Amino acid sequence: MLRISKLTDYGTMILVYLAGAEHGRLLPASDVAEATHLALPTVQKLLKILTKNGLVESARGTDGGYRLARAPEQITASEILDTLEGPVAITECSHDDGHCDLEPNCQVGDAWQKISLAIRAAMSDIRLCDLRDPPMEFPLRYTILSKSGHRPNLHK
Amino acid sequence: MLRISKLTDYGTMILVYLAGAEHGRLLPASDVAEATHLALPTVQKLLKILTKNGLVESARGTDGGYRLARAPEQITASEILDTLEGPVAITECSHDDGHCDLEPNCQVGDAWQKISLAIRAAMSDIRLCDLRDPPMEFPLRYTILSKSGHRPNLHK
DNA sequence: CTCATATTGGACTAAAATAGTCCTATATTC
DNA sequence: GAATATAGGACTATTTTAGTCCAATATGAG
Repeated sequence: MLRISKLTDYGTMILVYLAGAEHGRLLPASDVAEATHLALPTVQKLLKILTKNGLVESARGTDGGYRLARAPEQITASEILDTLEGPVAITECSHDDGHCDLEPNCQVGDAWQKISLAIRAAMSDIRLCDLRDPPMEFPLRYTILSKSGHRPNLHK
Repeated sequence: MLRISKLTDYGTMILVYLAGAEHGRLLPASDVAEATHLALPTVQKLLKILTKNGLVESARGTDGGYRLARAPEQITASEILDTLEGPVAITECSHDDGHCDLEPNCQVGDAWQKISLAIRAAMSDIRLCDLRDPPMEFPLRYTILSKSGHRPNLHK
């Protein structure tokens, strides 16, 4: 429970890195890969996801690249997790057609929903800027890990 | 994020069922499987895990079986999840030897730890007895699902 | 003491989710 | 039009999870 996937680790690394970049500056994926020591294809994939979900902005062409769509103070852990792991949703009905035979009696899910809301509230209080203090030095080493303790997907 | 595995679903079903059984009565795995409509081998596996982690007690031999080790009021969601999905631990160092090259500068994990604690606190407030209201009717249908919306592993 | 019942422990296979890579198309600047 | 970068998506490999099964141990009854 509550293990976060490697991709979420990496994605957070990337966001933290972007948060530390010069304001408004567009950074190409290759720069991000180099700075974070993640493999380029993985960084590209993640930046696409982050862009599509509105956490970062992109520009194509020469001098294109990526930057945060908002200030680090305005990006919450909850958003990051929603983007990288899908929305928090632990309660769902078990039938293909989406409704439960015993729906009227079916309140078991309520408690889980409460849990889910509490978790979400806690995560909404953590902002991206909270994740990058102290100010980073590079080469960045990252410490948030998935369950088994991964070795980061090192660049080269 | 925060999806719970099928086994956690099933395990919770089993606990809820045991919570509803006559106090002190030992129920064999086969009874539990029948009542929950889960496949017997899966129920056996889960009961072993639950026993090893102290949530249920067991007795062997004729008239043996399983029962809750404590009253449903004294079992928390947090314990259930720890047992079935492993401890909540989203922060860990990325090196094989367990320590971080930049350890002195490495405070990124602190924020995640805060998140983790908040989540844990929220889950400690939910008790097993909260998960079984209203009183169940059988055949039990279960509604807490993993991410993709599973179909329960039905017994025959 | 032997048979039937049940749990224990662990090995094993199958299925699903995740991670990671790569290719083609599109946009931008010079 | 050439060079640079992102966009979108297909695809493979790896890892994790789910599920099953078997041999060993313990208990109680006859």
